Amino acid sequence: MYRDQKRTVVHMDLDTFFVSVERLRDSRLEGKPLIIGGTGGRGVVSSCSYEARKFGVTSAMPMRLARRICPHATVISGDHELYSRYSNLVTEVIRDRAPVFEKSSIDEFYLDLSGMDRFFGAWKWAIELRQFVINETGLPISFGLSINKLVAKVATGEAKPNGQLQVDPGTEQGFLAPLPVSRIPMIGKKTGEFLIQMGVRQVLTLQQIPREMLQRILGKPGIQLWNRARGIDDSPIVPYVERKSISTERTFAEDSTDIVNLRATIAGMTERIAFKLRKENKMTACVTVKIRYANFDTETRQIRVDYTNSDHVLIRKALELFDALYQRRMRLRLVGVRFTNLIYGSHQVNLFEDTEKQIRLHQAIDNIKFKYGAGALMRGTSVCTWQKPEIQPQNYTI
DNA sequence: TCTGGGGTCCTAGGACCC
DNA sequence: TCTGGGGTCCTAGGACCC
Repeated sequence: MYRDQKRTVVHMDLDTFFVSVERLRDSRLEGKPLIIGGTGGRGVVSSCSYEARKFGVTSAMPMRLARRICPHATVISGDHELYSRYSNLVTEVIRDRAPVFEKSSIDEFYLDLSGMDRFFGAWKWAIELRQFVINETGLPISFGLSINKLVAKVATGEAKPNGQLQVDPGTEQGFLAPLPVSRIPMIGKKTGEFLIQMGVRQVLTLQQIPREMLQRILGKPGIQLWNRARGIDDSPIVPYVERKSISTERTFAEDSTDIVNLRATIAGMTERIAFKLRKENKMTACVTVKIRYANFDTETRQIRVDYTNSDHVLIRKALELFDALYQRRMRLRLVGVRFTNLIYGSHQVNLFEDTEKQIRLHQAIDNIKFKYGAGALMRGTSVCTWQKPEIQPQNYTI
């Protein structure tokens, strides 16, 4: 493709995805305020219906607050496996028809239609694809069409719910101008508040700030912002995104200082994601442990390791990191474990540490986990004595 | 209103090497 | 003996996204 040739990009986004799936499962939920998210005392909203939004409910809002301002809403904790299955269904419909596409999240896709005639090709084609998705999955979906990913995504946002919108080439800046700055991807809470403090609410105002000034105030991201305000974006559609990390975290119902149980939790979490690693045929070279104190102070510690996916190495490293991290004798509200620097590969037999018997034992355990799920077998050290029976692993220990 | 869990990307400083 | 400069790797923290 020539550098100066305009591209044609479509962004597609399933409308209130989790909510829509729940409504397929139970049509009585249609037309009613519905909130999906953590139902424990410390949960937050992960998705909510437009009926709930009318009352001020937004995603990432503490569930407690959401319930207060919308007390008649139906609240459910959600089923991520089901959502993944529907997401895959939509992906298949798109894969069957689109030449090049990127799946950028569980409910979002970018399609590169460069080369197709924009009006009587791409636009019509995208409308048909959208109808295919709706017909074959029953899920509402919206799309935006433009010359790049940025403007296409903003256009989708304006097309929602259940709509479609094209931004004619050359009109990007004018399209963005009347919108609030928060519509621009990369302007989150912090940047948004900062801009408002500067008196910048509308993209138009942002467009009027000289490039040099934005750079002086915000550094490198300032230049990004200047470009985005004008609808400039040359990021490519990336066909396949390799996973870069595997992680898990857990916020306790009550803050804890119980070292024995904290360590057992870390060990159990490490074991769970190490299994995931092996299931995907991968190894990690970096382990990170995260803790969050009751006052929300958050600390992490990471360490390089030789590529491995074996439980005993990773658990040992994770516990060492935790011991080094947890110095203030203050209550903890969260612990987390993450693996990064992933590569494909399977366990290299360590002749000095692994006896043949041990290796066979590990393989036997994984076979059981593959068959019956990761919770079927846990090490004795990973089973927390204080877990409630209903969330306890299925009571087999070795 | 006290703030989930899974991710990605960026930055800054220090160590280390040549 | 008061101290270069570039490159690269590693660690910790933070912003952002869905």
